[in-house]
Amino acid sequence: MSGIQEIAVATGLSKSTVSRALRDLPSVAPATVMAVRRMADQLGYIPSSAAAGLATGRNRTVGVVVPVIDRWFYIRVLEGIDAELRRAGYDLILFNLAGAAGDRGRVFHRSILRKRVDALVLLSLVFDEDEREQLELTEYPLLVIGGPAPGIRHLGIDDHQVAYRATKYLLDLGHTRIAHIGGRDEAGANSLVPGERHEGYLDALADAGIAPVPEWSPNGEFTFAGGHDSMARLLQGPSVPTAVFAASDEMAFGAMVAIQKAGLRVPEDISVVGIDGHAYGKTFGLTTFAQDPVAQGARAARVLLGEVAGQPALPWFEPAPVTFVERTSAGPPPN
Amino acid sequence: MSGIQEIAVATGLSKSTVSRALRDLPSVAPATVMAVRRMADQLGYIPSSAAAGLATGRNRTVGVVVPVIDRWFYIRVLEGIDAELRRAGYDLILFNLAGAAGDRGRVFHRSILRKRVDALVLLSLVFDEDEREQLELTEYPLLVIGGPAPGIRHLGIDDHQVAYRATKYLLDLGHTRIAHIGGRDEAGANSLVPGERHEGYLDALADAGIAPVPEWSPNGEFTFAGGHDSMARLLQGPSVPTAVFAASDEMAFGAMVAIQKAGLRVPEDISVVGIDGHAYGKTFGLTTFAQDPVAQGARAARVLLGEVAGQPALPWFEPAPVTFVERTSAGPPPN
DNA sequence: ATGAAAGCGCTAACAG
DNA sequence: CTGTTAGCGCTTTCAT
Repeated sequence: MSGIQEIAVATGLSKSTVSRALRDLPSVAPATVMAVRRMADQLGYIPSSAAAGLATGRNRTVGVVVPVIDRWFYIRVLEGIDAELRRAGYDLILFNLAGAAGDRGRVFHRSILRKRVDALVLLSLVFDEDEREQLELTEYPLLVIGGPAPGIRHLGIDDHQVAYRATKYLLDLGHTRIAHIGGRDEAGANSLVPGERHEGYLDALADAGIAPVPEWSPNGEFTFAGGHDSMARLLQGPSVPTAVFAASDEMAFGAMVAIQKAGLRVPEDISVVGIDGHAYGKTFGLTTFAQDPVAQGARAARVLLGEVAGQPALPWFEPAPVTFVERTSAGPPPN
Repeated sequence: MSGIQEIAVATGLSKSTVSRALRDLPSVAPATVMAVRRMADQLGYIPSSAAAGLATGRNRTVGVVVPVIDRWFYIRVLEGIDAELRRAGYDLILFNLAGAAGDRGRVFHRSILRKRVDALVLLSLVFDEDEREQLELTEYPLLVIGGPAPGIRHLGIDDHQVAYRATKYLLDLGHTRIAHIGGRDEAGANSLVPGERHEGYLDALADAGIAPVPEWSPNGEFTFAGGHDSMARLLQGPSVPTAVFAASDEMAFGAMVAIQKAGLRVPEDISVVGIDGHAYGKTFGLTTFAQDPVAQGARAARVLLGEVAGQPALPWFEPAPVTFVERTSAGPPPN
C-alpha cells in the first residue's frame, strides 16, 4: 500500500538509500536509482507529503490570501503564482477571506498561520496592528501583491502614477470635465489601491488647474455593475462629464454599457479609459493602462521560492510595469 | 518554539491530555482545557499540520482541479467549495491544469495524486482511461462538478435539458432562424458540456421540424471574445438568424456587444439567451437560464467532507436546479 | 555508495 | 479524567 519501506525490502536496499534515490540526491549509484525508480512505480508508490513535511519542516506549499476571488486581477495573479509553483513542484493553498463570512480573524489564526505553508502571498490586503504582528511572528517569507501595505513589502504597479497618467491623457486630449469612477474599501480587501488611484486623478486635475467636482467621484465598487450604475447616475446629473477615468477595466466596461444605453457614443460623446488590461478590453475597444498580473504573480512566486530555498530576502520591489494600450474609447471632447 | 510538548511540561500535564484539550475532545476537565488553552497561546503555539496528518492519515485538505481558472463558472464553484471547507476547518489546494503548460500528466501524477488531499473535486473534466484508472486507485472520495464525466459521479445541471429549454423558449417566441454559439473542447477541459448543450439545441430544433443551418453553430470557445467574434461572423453571413442561443452567458454578452456594434438592437432585431446566471447579466439585460455554481460547490464540499468523515458514498447526484431568468434580451422575431 | 538509528510533532490505543 | 507507549513515513546525521 504505502511506504518507502516496501521499496526498501523489495529492492534489498535500506530506507535511506531509497529515500535518496527517490529524490535523486548525489551519491547514489545510477543503477540503484534505476532499480528504486522501477520498483517504486511498480508498487504504485505514493509519497506522503505529511511525513516528508514533518521530517523536513517544509511543506512544499505556499498560501495565497485573497479578499474576494471573483475579480479579474486576483484570478490572473493566481494563475501566475500557480504556474510558477507548479513548475517547482509546490502546491497552492487558497484562502478566500470573503468566503469566511466575515470571520476574517478565524481564517487568519486557524488557517493561514498554521504551519502548513512555506510562504505566503497576500493580495491587495491591508492589515491592522494585530494582524501584522501575527504575520511578523510567522517565520516564513511573505509579500503583498496589489496595493501598498504598510509594514509589508509589496509588489505591484505605481497606482498613483498610473492614475495620474490616465487622467493626464484625458486632459491632453482636451477634456476638462473628467469624472473618476473608483472604489472605497473593497469588500474586506481593506486596500489602499482605490485611494491611491483617486489621489492620482486629483493630482493630475490639480496640476492642470482644474477643480474637481465632488459628485464626479462615485464609488463603482470595482465591479462591472458598480461601474455601470455609477455612470448611469453621472449621466443624470445636472452637468455631465465629457470623459471618465475608471480605476479598473471592469468598471470602465460597465460605464461604456451605461453610456451606450443612454443613447450616447463612446468616444464621440464621452471618452472612457481604464486601468488593468482586462481580456474584454479588446472587444470593448477600451483604451487602458495595462498591467501584467500573471507576471506579477509569477515574480512573487519566484522570489518566495528563492527565499524558502535560503536566498536572502528582497527588501522591496521596484514598481511593476504598466503598458499604455490605446484603443478607441477615448478621443477629444465633443464640439 | 513549537510543540504540544512544551505546553505539556509548562502545565504539568501529559502530551495526550494537551492534545485532547486542544481538540476539545470529551473527557477532559473543563479546567484543564482552560489551562491548556491559555498556556497554548501564551506560548504562541502553532500546531503542525504535518505531524497531525502523519499521525491520522488525514490532511484536512481537499484538492480542486480546474482546467482553467479564468472562467466565471469555475470561480463561483471555487467560492462555494472554499466557504464550506473553511467552515469545516479544511484547506483547499488548487490545481490549475492550464498553468501546467500542457503538462497535464505531470500535474496529475506528481501533484494531484500525492497523498496530500483527503478528497478531490474535478471541474468539468473528462479523463482518459489511464487517468481514470489512476483516480480509481486513489483511496479518497472524489466527484466531478460541471459536466458529465464517464465513469465518475457528477454534480451539475442537466445540460441537454437546459439547452433544449433555451432553444424551445426562442422557438415559442416565434423564432425559426436560431443560431447556437457554443464551444468545442474547452482548453484542456476536455468536457462534454459543449456537446450536450449543442445536442439540446439540435433536438429542440428537430422537434419543431426545423432543419439546422450548419453555419449557425460557431465555436465561441466559451469566452466573451469568442462569443463576440462568432456573432460578428454570423452577422456577415448570407443569411442572418433572428435569435441566438449562447451556451454560456459570457458568450452571450460578447454576442450582444457584436450586435450592437453592427447597429442592430437586442431584442428588436436579434434575440439572445444564455446559460449561467453570470453577474453581468443584470446589467446587460440578458435573459438566461441560471444555475447556482456556488451552491453546487458547497454541496460537493459537504458531500465529500461527509464521506471523509465516514459516511457512505453517494453513488450519484440528482441534477442541480436551473432557474429561468427572463430579462430583456429576447423577444419575438422582427416583423 | 550504502546502512543504522534517531527523531520530526502529533494521535491513538490501552491502562489506570 | 489523565498518563504511557507506540508509532505515522520520511529525512538525516553518523558510520562504514
